[in-house]
Amino acid sequence: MATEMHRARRAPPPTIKTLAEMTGYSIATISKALRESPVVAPATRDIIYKAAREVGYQANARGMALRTGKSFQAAVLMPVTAARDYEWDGVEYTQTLSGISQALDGTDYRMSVHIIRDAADGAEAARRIVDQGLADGLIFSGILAEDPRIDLLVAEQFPFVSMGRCRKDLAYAHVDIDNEWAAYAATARLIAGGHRRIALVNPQRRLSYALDRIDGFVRAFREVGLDAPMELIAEGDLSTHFGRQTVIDFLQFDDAPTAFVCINESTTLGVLSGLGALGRQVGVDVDVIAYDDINVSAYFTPPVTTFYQPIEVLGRTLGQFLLRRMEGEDPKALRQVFRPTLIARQSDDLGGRLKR
Amino acid sequence: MATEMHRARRAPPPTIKTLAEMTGYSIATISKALRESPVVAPATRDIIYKAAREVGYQANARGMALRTGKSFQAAVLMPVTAARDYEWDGVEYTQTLSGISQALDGTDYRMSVHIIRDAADGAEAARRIVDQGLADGLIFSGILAEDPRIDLLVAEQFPFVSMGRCRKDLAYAHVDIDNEWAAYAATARLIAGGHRRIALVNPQRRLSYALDRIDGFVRAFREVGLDAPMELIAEGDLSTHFGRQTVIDFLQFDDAPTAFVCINESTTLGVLSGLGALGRQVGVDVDVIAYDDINVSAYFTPPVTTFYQPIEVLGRTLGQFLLRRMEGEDPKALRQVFRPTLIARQSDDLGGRLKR
DNA sequence: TGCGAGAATAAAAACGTTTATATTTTTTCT
DNA sequence: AGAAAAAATATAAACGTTTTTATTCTCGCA
Repeated sequence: MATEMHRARRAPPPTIKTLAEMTGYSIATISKALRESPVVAPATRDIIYKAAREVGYQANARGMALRTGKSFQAAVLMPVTAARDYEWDGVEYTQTLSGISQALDGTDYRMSVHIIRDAADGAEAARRIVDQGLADGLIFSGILAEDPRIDLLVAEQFPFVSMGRCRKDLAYAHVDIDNEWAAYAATARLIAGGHRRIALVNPQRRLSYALDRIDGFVRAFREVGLDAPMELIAEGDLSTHFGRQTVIDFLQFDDAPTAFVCINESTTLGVLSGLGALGRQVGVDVDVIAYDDINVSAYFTPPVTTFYQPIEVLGRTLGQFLLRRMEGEDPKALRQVFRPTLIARQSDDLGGRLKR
Repeated sequence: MATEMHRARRAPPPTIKTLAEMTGYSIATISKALRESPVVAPATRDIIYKAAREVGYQANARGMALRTGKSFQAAVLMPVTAARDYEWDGVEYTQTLSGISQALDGTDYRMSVHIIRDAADGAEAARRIVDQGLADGLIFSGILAEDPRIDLLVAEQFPFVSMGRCRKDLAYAHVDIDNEWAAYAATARLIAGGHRRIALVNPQRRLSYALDRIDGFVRAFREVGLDAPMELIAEGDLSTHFGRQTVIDFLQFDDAPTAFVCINESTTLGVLSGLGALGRQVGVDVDVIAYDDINVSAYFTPPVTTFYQPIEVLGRTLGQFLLRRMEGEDPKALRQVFRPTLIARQSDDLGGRLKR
């Protein structure tokens, strides 16, 4: 008997049945009252609420889930590129998750995170989530120019919000950054500063926003009647190592670039690291413009000019849109493209030496 | 009728009942066969498995959850300090999550992430997870010297693994880094390099590992017969801003430190930023030793000496331990303390000028 | 041949909800 | 007052499992 003592099972949590016994109403009435159904009389509703509060009733998520077929989960696909061993990577995702979770706060939805290692993995995860009903809605990023996940989810009418847009003309909810504009503005600023040999450190072309950035890059040159130096577009993963290697490679050219436009904070750090290794000074030998979504560029030495868009805000919007989408709102109404703000921390004209 | 066309409901997924109809066995037998119960005849088990494969049967998680009372969720508390606006922070958590999810891969468990903003928030989240049965197991970090979550979960016998140890002597599963040793070794290295005024950039003292680090810091001095400069222990959040501000503050002292030992990569970046702003050069005016769990210090300019322990490995261990703990394994068997490796990227003796 | 034991399978209940349908109570109107 | 309509509540079934208990079948053996 002493052996049974030590695990003193806690009293089973109150169920709808407990409330039925307490109040004398049937479980159906209890359920309807708690769902705020208009068919139950206000007076009884009050009685039931009081009882619920008294015993600290919490609807059992498993029971609800089984009956309604919903999971009350908002799934997020979180990419972790296994690029090199434990590379600094995807660091902005904590902020994204934070934003999403803020939006979900106070609702019945929980956030479940599915780690994906590449695009194929992501497509498979989406498939599984839909087929097995693992979640009621889905958020994902790293959108490809032709993204099978978007095709799938649109076809299945599964609620989702993508961070980024694909190149197909489909009706789906999304949040994005105006990458075309950001690349355009960065490039144009450097051109105005006198630069002509400008490198674009870019992700792989199958990523939709890689194309957006190339578009902006090209437009900036075309607008002043020049051809964009397509050979200075580096393509790779978004790692620090890639940024560093790109600098080391490009600066060996005869006609080496005098400026770098970077995709994100980790490549920027790599670029700065590469420049440091080669003994080149930012603002003197080379100019660098970064894109940053977690406000870290201010701490680089020297601080670099940055296009900044706090990604937590995007995350929050993603979450809000997903909630509305799960309520059945038209995806066409759920689209937002953010234009980052320019934070000029350098003059980006190599101290005027390039200007004529 | 045309209006009904467009949403062509997909066929409902096969259930255990479908298999019963297909094979002629009862649902009870199907269930037992799929659970590999020894009471069902091997021949019928095979038939049932074949049928299951044929229709692509997937057990409905909601049904299982309701019946068994389990949620098949492994919850992770992810801290996001809302320190300053959108600060670079908690970036290592992506790697932690990646590691945990790797361990969970191939099991029935999914990972749900709960964002917490401070310690009180974390305690509340743990409470909710236990009370509402939101998960079958829990992983969390940011352990306080006296952590209410550990007390709670031990008392409730709820399976969990903590990243870090509290200061109470309780039996619980944990994974940790040997912070005492890391701080000791870093400090000792600097002392050996001739430094005497060494600053420790540390988190708040209520965090258990802050105390561990102070212990190590003090031990290094005591070992050579010196008193540790307690006034050079900075206490704050783990943000980049904090690192930068600490440098700016400390270097105004008459008896300013000649070296900094940093908690993590983001404070290190801040320290380097502060030094850059004051025009001090690492390795010449000041030495810096970092702690790094996402391998980013190699890219700082200049690269700094680092204690490195890839946090993804910790994450994987956390996940493995949690699985075993949820199986009922004794928590005393589930403890591991990692000792980071020293990566010496500088001589850390200010070019020998400090040595006598 | 028939009995009992053991093996294999089936039936039924349960987990906690929601919801369609049925029943009771109250209100309204003539 | 009584019938019809409306409002309020109750009953019962269902969601997909697992598990306890019951039933049937097979086989060895007297």
